[in-house]
Order: sequence, then structure tokens, then C-alpha cells
Amino acid sequence: MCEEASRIDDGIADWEAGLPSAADLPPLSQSLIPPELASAFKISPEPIRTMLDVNRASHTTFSSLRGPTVDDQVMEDSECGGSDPKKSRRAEDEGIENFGGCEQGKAVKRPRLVWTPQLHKRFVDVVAHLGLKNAVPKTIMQLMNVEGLTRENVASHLQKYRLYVKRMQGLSDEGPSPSDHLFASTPLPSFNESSSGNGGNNSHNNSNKNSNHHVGMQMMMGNVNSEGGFHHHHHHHHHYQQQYGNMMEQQRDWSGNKFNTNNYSRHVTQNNK
DNA sequence: AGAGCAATAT
DNA sequence: TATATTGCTC
Repeated sequence: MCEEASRIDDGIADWEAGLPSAADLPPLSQSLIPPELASAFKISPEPIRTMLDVNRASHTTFSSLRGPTVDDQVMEDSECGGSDPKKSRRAEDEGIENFGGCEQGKAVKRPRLVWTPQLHKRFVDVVAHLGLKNAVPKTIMQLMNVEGLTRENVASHLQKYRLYVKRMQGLSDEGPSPSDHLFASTPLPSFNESSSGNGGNNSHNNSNKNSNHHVGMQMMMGNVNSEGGFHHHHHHHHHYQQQYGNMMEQQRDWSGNKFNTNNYSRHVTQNNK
């Protein structure tokens, strides 16, 4: 996890070392295209860029090298009325790597996880993908492939989720209670799958009585990273082109959170040990 | 070891 | 309120 992070960091450090120094570059305030030239060619004036923009761009590059990060806004499918592939980044970070530090195993508390709708969706997708009997915390955690997500996080959420599903199935009618906002934002899975060894599917007989809305997300914890493989032989490619993840800083000391692969049928990089 | 669950803590 | 933790059984 940290080893890999360090490796990547080193690579980035090398890369950065090869870049021109600030002194070799024109100041940010200086336009690269002279105004007359710009107007002559009908080039709209460049926006004024600040250090913040630079840092943002830098972080974007950084993130793309490392894979999606939870604090990256990621959208999936139809998300967000979608237009623009780039999303706003928060002003925070720069402290991305560790929350406790790799080496100092000293009790640094992880900020609590906030189950954003995106994160929850990923959870539900994974649970639906596993047969009922495989949907256990560790496996879910692995398939969700979210850096920093722990088995405990998943176990806790799963416990609540099961209660919710049971509750909803029991009372076959009646929509979710107002406190079920998160869970209600996701179609109830149909756990008909016996699922030996193989991916369940998302069938389509969900009683979908839900209202989907509101996004109020926030973020958490530090990252973890390692490799681990998981294979899933399922036949249909569900175009899980999903990303997601937006979590943002909730407390001051955390870091970025990441997940990698988008396709469950590929191996996945697992989390902890 | 880890799943599951209710109670309890924060 | 939402999530984490604990204590226990299996």
C-alpha cells in the first residue's frame, strides 16, 4: 500500500525534477498570447489563472496517475445532468497520502466514512453482483475497491443495509421512511441468485419505489492500496463504467481515498492486507 | 479469522 | 442521525 504509493511518489518526483523551474517559466500573470494577436485571430482571451488553478491542474494530473481518488469528483453514467467531463475540485488537500502515516502505526483515527450516494451505489452494485452468500464484508470491500475502505466500514453498512432491505421486503408496500434517504436512493436488489461462485446479476424485477435525489456528500479517511486479484467470470459485460466516489473532507486530518478498477470482472486491487 | 447481530458509544 | 465499536456466538 504505502510502498506502492511511495513508488508512485518517487516516479512523480522524478518527473517533477525534469520540469522547468518556476524561474524559467513566464509568470502566471503574463498572457501567453499577446492581446493583439489574440484578437486578430479571434482567440478568446485566456482566463486569468491563479496558483489555485495550477494546483488544481497539478492535482488532476497527479490523480490521473494514481487512479481515481475519492476526493475526486467522479461521475457515473447519467450523473449530474452531465456535460462537462471535468469537475470541480475542492480547495483542500495536499496531504493526500496518509492520514496516520505509513510508518507510524500510532493510533490515528480515521475520520468516519460518509456513505455518499455514489459510494452506496457502488456498495449495492457489488452486493447485487455477488450472490447472496458471497456478499460478506470482506468480499464486498475487495470488490468495491475503494482505497481506505475497511471491512468494518462495510460490515457496519451492510448490517444496516440488510435491516433496511428486510424491512422493505417485509412491508411489501409502503415506501421508505424519511430516514432512509440513502438506502432509498438505490433500487432494492432481488436476491434470487444462489450464486455459487459466480456473479449474480442485476435482474429487473425490483420493486422500485424510490425517489432518487439529493446529493450531499462528504468524505473521509486515508488511503490504502495494494494488489490482490479477484476474478469474476461473468458473461455479460455490464458496462460498469462507473467511478464515483466523491467524498470530501470531513475532518481536517484525513487524506484522499481512492478506488481503482471500474469493472468487476477484472481483477481488482484490494485494500488492506 | 471472520461473519453476523444487537447493543452501545461517539 | 449516521457510523463506529464492542461483545458475543457461530
